[in-house]
Amino acid sequence: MLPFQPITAQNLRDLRAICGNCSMRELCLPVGLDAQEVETLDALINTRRRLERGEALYRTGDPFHALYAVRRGFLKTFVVHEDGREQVTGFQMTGEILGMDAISTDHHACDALALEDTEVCEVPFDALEHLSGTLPTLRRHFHKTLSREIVRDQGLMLLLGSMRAEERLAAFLLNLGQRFGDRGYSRVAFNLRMTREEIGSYLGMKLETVSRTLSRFQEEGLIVVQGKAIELLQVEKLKALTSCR
Amino acid sequence: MLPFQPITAQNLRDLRAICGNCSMRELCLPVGLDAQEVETLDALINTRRRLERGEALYRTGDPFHALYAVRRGFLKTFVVHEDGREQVTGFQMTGEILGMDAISTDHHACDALALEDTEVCEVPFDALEHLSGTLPTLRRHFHKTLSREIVRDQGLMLLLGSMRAEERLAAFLLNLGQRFGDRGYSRVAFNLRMTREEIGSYLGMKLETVSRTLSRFQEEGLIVVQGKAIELLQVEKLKALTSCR
DNA sequence: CGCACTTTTGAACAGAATCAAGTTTTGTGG
DNA sequence: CCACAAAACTTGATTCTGTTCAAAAGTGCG
Repeated sequence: MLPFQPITAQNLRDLRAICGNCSMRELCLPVGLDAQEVETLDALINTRRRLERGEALYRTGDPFHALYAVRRGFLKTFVVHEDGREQVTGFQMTGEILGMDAISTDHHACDALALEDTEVCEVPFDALEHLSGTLPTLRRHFHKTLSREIVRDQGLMLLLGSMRAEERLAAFLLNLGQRFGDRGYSRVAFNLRMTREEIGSYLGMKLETVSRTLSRFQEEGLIVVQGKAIELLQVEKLKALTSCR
Repeated sequence: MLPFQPITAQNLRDLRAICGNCSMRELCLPVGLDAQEVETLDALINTRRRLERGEALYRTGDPFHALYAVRRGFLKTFVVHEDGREQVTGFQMTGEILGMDAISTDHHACDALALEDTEVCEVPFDALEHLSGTLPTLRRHFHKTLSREIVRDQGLMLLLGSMRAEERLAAFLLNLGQRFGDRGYSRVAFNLRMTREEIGSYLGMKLETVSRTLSRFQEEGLIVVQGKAIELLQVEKLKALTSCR
């Protein structure tokens, strides 16, 4: 008889962020898992890490050993150019995964920084990769997760390469709203966790342009801005902005 | 005794583009492969597809069933915005992989078009994914391949988001030269396979700006341009361009 | 409560887009 | 293989979007 570690609903939720809807049965019952693998599985979902606002989860060049699923909080990832210019490559919120860029070289290819107090679930990559050999459902989901990141990046390339400042910002606000909505918060009223400068870096524009464009959206009655607080008043018109022209 | 399909050096090279340096032994000898798996492996590397210049390998929305490794030729991938704007997301040459963005949704997320007569090796994804369960080396390499694509996209985001036209073009020429060099051709003299408009789309600028900037590089003695023929005269100065400012 | 950081807004400027015209290259069919 | 039409490229003039520089106002953290 194999040793058995009960998996709580909470743990399972974390695991699913990375592993997808592997069923309890698939994960817990002895579908070819030996004692060591069950232990591995346990380790896979039991390591947490807390970060204070401003603290780095990892830095460019750090050796890679784990992926991270955000449990709560908010982070940004960014690459730093040799001359110091910083390009934000993404903002991550609850349920999203960080670290996938590090698999290729075994070293992190960007910095990840907590924008507010944050807790992540640390998933040792060797264990995950090994386990994915045994569990086809997990493997499949993991591949989809990697692929989804590629698609996300392509969307950002489209935005950076062929949209104007106004369109980029509209797309950004709608995307944020969508993601807050997916997590059970309001789709149209939320607080930005990042500065105008970080938004600008992400969208390929200067902080002044971000500020001006937000002000213009407000004048036109599309949104209400009050510092970090944002309310989207006319979602349809914002959507039209991202596709018109 | 298992049925045995000899694997030629040529086939192995194709397979390695996707699967990495799995040894002959690992691939061909019965390391847990049953008859069906050997057949699968055979299919994995034996399907070719020829494309004429201008022909599509796949289109956005096509159902996903295979990845493609370029054997010879040159392709571009691009996403089309609702209003018709086109963003080139990459140029692929011999040995490079296409189709990884499709894994996430089982449908292709971009178009892939041959820019010259091209031959690709078609790798059925179900088979590859299944086989990756059995062969840890293959699995590892495949994950690295996916991750490398993410890193590549991030590099492009940096370029699109925080470089000026001149820097982008310099980076582009150096990158192309590097890749030709990796394939045994000259690193400093090559023919562009794509139009100024396609370069512009990739780099987030208009074709006129591409043309003007190339002309300026030539005036400054950095390169020689003659239509599609490019020669890089001062690689170091071009490199300096991409990091200065 | 005060200092540092962030944000807003204005004015001048610069880089790239747009519009336009002419030239070269390429591909096709005779 | 040549002629011709279409596509691709170059270059100039003008316009416009977004940057830069600057200063003041707001916000929040210790």
